[in-house]
Amino acid sequence: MSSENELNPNPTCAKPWVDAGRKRATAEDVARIAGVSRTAVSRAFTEGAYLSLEKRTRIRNAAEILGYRPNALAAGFNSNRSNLVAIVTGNLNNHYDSLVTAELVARLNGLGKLPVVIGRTTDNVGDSEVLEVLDYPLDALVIRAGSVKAETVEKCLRLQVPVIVSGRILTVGNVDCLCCDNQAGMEMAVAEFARSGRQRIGYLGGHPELSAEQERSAGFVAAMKKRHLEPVVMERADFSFEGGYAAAAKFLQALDRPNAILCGNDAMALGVLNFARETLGLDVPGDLAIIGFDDIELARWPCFDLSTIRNPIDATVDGIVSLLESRFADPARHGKTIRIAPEFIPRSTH
Amino acid sequence: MSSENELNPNPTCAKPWVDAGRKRATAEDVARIAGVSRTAVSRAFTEGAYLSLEKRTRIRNAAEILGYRPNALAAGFNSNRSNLVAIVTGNLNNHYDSLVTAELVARLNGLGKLPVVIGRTTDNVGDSEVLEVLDYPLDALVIRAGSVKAETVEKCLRLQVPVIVSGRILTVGNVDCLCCDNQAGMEMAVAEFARSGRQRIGYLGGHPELSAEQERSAGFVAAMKKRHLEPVVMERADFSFEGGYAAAAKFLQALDRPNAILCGNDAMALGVLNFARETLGLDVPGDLAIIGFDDIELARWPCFDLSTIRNPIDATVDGIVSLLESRFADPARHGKTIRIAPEFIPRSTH
DNA sequence: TCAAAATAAGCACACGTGTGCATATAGATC
DNA sequence: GATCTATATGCACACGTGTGCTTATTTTGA
Repeated sequence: MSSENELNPNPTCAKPWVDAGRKRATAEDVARIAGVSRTAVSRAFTEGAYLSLEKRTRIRNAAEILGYRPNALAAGFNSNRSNLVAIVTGNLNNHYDSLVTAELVARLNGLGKLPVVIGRTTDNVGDSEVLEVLDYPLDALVIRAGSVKAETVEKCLRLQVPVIVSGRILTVGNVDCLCCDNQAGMEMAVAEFARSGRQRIGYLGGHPELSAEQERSAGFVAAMKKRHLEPVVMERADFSFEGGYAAAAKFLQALDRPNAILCGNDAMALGVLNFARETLGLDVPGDLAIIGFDDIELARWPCFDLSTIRNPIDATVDGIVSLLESRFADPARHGKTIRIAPEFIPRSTH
Repeated sequence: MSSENELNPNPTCAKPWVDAGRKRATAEDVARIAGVSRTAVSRAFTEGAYLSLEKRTRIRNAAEILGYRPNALAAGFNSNRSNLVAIVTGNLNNHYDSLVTAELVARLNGLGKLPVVIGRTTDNVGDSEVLEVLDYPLDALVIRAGSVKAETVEKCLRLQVPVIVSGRILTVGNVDCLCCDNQAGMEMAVAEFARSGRQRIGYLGGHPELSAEQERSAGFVAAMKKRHLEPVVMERADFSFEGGYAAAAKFLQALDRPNAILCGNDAMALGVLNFARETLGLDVPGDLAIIGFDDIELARWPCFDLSTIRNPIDATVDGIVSLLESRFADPARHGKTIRIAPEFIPRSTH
């Protein structure tokens, strides 16, 4: 780069037809070709600006020749809007988290925002990665990873970046929150087990540091207590199919096997279902009733047909988008909290 | 340590993020507080710049108080690097495409790039959405959607945006390409069917406009011809589980049922498997052998244990990243093409 | 003690765009 | 003809940063 400057000390006088391929064309280039001022070029791409038709077409032709498009980043530089919206995802190896992210990405695309995804396929995103993206002037930050610390969220707010936390309720600053009513969901599931007379009910949860898990396990315990029932199993896995499979290998081969198991998400429920049917040859739901959480696409597959608590993706993404839009409209408004209502989806495993 | 008001954040006291002046702190603000020039602030955050230790610590303290971080977008404005890398994904409802995108996102995060995802969960991304993101000065554009036109790719190149096409070979400009050797993969699968003496072999493909599908169906036809075999079934679906399930409902209930079916991807193969076993009660692989393509995670689940052709995600993402890095190092180099070698994964459905 | 070298710090520019303000031209109204 | 309005165009600034160039200060070397 320095050698380039030495060879060509006056870049503005460089032959544009020789090295025009080196850099993106600017409004200045178009102005030179079209024989107008740079301002006119800017106006040619601004709806409703005063510009004679003749000039406008001349400029647009020149722009077409040079392959010019206004640099949106430079434009947003003034208006203090980058259109960048960062999404800190949960584990992208998880079907549910992955699909929520995908839907949100699609919606943001439609809104003319650039969704910048921060995520992992192995574990959850660390706080340092969140801080790194804050070097950029984000229009907003959507946090779905349940592991991000409240302290990190405060740093975002200090940088004047609106934060929306999804999947957990956070009481920091003007943060918008959105979360499934996990407790209500677990209550529904336990009620179903109780209705069909299941007595030996167990629970298989996920990572205890994730707030969704904390709410769900607490909801399960509360629902059991309400009915004077004692959990037969309180196990933990990692929210994955393999984790559920491995956990089932333990608690389904114990002496006092549960006859109903409530899982913290569908992936683990499918792991349990698979081990119970294929490996142990159990009858589901005869010997063992299973209820999951989320209602991922796989739960609907005929080979599984898993009863579950739906954590509706469309309502979640709708909520996030509406929070975003109202935040853009009024950056100083108080933080809102939206609770998403879960729904029991009866299928054939309970 | 010297800042007495920030080290004691009392929640009931004045919250700095509320009244901190509506805008992100700039180097100018820090300079004013620290009593130095703006240049000094810039140097305080530049490794190896001449700056006395005393000033450096003073500036960093002031920055800490104001919650200042250098605006990476403004900085990149000069160096002509935005660190934005757009990823045009395939259908994000597809497990394979979704996971490739996720892995790529994770890798780009590690490289300090901002992955901007353009994608849908219903169909494939349209060309207009690709053109929209070109308003931004991208460091690179990774195209995985098989539906993007070559003409659109040319427009990217005119804007000096390096393009990497994954999943298809494109012979336009200095474009880097990366694609699984689909033909070799199909040859492996047909060879397996032939080895075990299957005679009535069928094929279930996906959207015919996707180039991956074109290569795979052509590969299948070529492999059959080579062995003087005539396909019993040539069907199409939409690369989804439901599509495979519905297609199986047709060709598995015909009079001359195939005894081996090769599918364009794993999702459809699982749909076929499910219909064959659950609905028709067929023995797989006794009555019907099934081989898929991709080797998604589900294929490994014990309840499926699907034989398939692995389209390795790690090698694919490694390849994309290496193409990206060498392109950053030498923007003018000729386009490269990388072929990813598939691998037959024998499991229990063939 | 003096020159040369090393360090420290600031001014001013470049990056690409939109837009407020001022100015110029043409047409219309009185 | 004079005044007013609508249209048309350009100048200059702001946005936030890194850095080349210049100048001031300190340290080193003989």
